[in-house]
This record gives sequence, structure tokens and C-alpha cells, in this order.
Amino acid sequence: MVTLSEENYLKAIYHLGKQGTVAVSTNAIAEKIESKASSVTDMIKKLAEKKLANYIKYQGVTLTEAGRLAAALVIRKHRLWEVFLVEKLNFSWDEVHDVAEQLEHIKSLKLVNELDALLGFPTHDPHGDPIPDKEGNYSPLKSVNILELKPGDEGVLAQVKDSSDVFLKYLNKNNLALGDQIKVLDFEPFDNSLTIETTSRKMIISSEVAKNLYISL
Amino acid sequence: MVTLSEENYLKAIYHLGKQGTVAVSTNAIAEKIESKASSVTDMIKKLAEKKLANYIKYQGVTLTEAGRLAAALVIRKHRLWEVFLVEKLNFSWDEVHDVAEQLEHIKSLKLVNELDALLGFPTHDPHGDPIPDKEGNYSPLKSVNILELKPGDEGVLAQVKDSSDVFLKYLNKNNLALGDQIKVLDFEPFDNSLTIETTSRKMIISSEVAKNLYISL
DNA sequence: GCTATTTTTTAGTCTTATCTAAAAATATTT
DNA sequence: AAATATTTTTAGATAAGACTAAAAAATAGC
Ligand SMILES: [Mn+2]
Ligand SMILES: [Mn+2]
Ligand SMILES: [Mn+2]
Ligand SMILES: [Mn+2]
Repeated sequence: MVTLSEENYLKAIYHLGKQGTVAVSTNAIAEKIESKASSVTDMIKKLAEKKLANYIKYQGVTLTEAGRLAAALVIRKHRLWEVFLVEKLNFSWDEVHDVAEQLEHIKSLKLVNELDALLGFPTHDPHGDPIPDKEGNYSPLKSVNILELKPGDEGVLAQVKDSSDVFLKYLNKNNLALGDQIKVLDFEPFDNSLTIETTSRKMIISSEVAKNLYISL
Repeated sequence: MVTLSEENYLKAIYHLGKQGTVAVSTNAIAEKIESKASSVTDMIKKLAEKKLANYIKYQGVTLTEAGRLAAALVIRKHRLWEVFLVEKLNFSWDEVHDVAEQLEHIKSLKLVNELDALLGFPTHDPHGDPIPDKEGNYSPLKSVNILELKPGDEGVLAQVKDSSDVFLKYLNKNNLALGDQIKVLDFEPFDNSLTIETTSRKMIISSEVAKNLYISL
């Protein structure tokens, strides 16, 4: 049995280390999970004992195949629940994350798979993140960060990296949503800001914002 | 904040003591929750400190108004989730309880109330149990135990007291479902068994089974 | 290559929720 | 009303998960 806390660590390692294939440092996990390095060391040992993680002292941690699958299943559940909340329960995309953090730990294979079917087997969550299938696989979205575009380039807003409600509310306020057509007009080297144009208006976004916007061409 | 464990104790006290109004013994709670009397004493003290329970040493426990409301909200969530699982996710009534035991602890007022709306504001769960409203109120079902009927009496199966999958699977096997018209044909004093007749067939049920069947007239 | 800094691990505490065993209070019998 | 049995509480222990402070190892700077 994988506990709730263990699931959160697996998720963190999965996200930080390219699906757990690249070694992740104790400190990186601690920061992600908002805990302390010493707590992380303890938990990593436990995951290693359960054959969910590979751990060598002082050399970071990766996931075993079992750990990778367990992590992918939690992420699958998280994202399916987010879709459910938006599609069926009138949540907006900035309200779903915290509730999904709770729902992702509910244990029932049938529940996940029936939910998947109810939602019509969605491939992406409300933030554009891909939803792993039962085997934990997904085709990585071929989107690029908006900072990699040149003035004149355009595409569709396909994914946002930050799912915090502060960031999403900023996008709401500025009428930016997934699926929007966006054209890059100008890049300002001084502060890395961008001038962009949507169907409705022209605006300047900071590099902090740009970092989190991914465009499919 | 009420913890998951505290919520389970509140529920137990609510169910055992007529919505928490009648004093419940330490041992009764221990048995219900499958723990030990000493653990119960500890937890009751904590609930009393949080003003959720009234506790006098050696005299059992009742719920405060806040405790009653908290318990009713957990039960509301439990039953709404059971309806959701049956109505939207193709679960059968013997598969929902364990999953609902997990889902009832998810914290989000919006989630519960939107779920309620999605389901069309149901008044009863798949086992015929009433669903409390936002204020924790519900009109108690006016159903009677089948053992109180006399031969010749008939009515509709409206509620089952035991929600365990063993019992529900027994009913499935014998083609008994909520809403079925049932007529009592004979009562056998030797073992308190009943002969009943449904639209499809005639059968004998033990007093153990009969104890859990409630009929509305 | 040796110091200084940073990172990671270890040692020792704390909190929550359990448990067992023993003590205290209450209830039941004779 | 005493003796016995049952129930409840207390005391002390344990496990999971987290923390702080100190020690050990790895990395960076000179
Ligand atoms: Mn999320
Ligand atoms: Mn998401
Ligand atoms: Mn139930
Ligand atoms: Mn039920």
C-alpha cells in the first residue's frame, strides 16, 4: 500500500526528474513539497525499501518502474478530476488544483477508469497538461515556450506551466485562455518582456508570465 | 480543521446516538469504528476540546450543535458520492460504500453542492438512506421494518440498513432491489423467518435478512 | 590541494492516532 | 451491602511523518 504522503513524494520526483529517470536532489524535493531536506531523506529511504525508488546516499533519487507507474497513476487521477470539476461541476480552471490534490489520492481503479469514460477519454487537463493512460503513457504535447518564438510567429495557447490560482486569475483578468490564437509582435531584450496580440487585443507580458505560456504551432 | 479520523468518530456518534442527541458509550463507538475503548476515550476528549462533543467521564458522549452539523455534512457527502457512483459511473449498489468512505472526507463546499446539483438534488442514496441538506436536515423516511408487518400486508422495499457488499450481493442474487413490491405471506415463530412474495417469485428470508429490510406502505 | 560553503544525512523531538496492560469507576449478582 | 464482573479511563509504548540542530560528505573557490 502506498500512503498519501508517499504518493506526493513520488509525484514530486516524477515531475522534477523527467518522469523519475533523472536523479533529483533532496533539496529540490524539499522545496517542491514545502518540507525540509531531512524529512525528504527519511521518505526516500522508505520509498527505496518499497522498491519504488532507487536511492544512493548523496546522489539523489530516481524512480523504479513500479514507482514511475504509481506516480503516473496519481497524476492521471489528478488531471482527470480537474477535467471533471471543470466540465461537470462548473469549476473554473483556477479553482480545481487544490481539490484535485485531495481527489488524486482516492483509491479505486474502477473509479478512475469510469471517470475517464464519463469524460470521453480526455487527453489533456484544463491547463493543457497531458493525461497519462492506464499504463502511465502519454504523447508529450509538442508545444514550445512562447519565449522561443520570433516576432511575427504565431500559434495557439496550448498549455500553462503554473497552475496556481494567482497565475490563472491573472490570465482570466487579461482574457487569455487555452485555445487562444496568439501572435508575438515584439521582444524587449531589456527585461525579456513580450508584446503579443490576441484576437481581442494587444498587450505586454513580463518574462515571468511568458515562461509559463506554451504555444502549439 | 476537523481531521479525517475525527470525522469518522463524529459519524459513529451521530449514527449510534440518534444524531448525537443520546449518550453513546465508549465501547459502542470502539466496536463501530473497529478500534479499542482506550483510543475512543482519547479521541472523545479531543472532540470535546474542539467543542464538537459533550463529554462527562464514565457517562458517554453526545454531539454539540457544531458536531452534529459536521457529522451531517460528512454523511451528506458520503451519500451524494454513492448516488454519483451509481448514477454516473456505473457502480452497483454493493460497490459504492468503500469508495464513498474515502470520498466523504474531501474538503470543498463547492464540490458537494455542485455534485448535488449535477445529480438533480437527490433525497436518498442507493440504499434508501436520506441525504441531509446543506443545513444537515432531512425528513426521516417513514418506512417500517418488514418484521413489523402482518401476513397479508404489503409495500415497497424502500431502505436497507446493512450496506455491506455481502448483504447487498445476497439481495442481488435473490433479485431483491429497492422499489420492489413485497408482500408478507407468512411469519414463522420458530426462527422468526418470513415467507414473502415479490412480483417475480415467492421466497423465505431469515430474520437476519428481515431485520435489514425496510418497507414503505 | 586545501579551505570554505553548500548539501545531505543523522540524531533526537514532537504530534497524531493507535495499541496493550493496569487501575479506577460503575454495574450486576448473590 | 459485599463480592464479582464489566466498562471506562489512565499510563506507557509504538509507528508514521514531520521538524531542528549537529555531523558528515560533496562541491566550489582560491
Ligand atoms: Mn493541478
Ligand atoms: Mn492541471
Ligand atoms: Mn455507505
Ligand atoms: Mn448508503
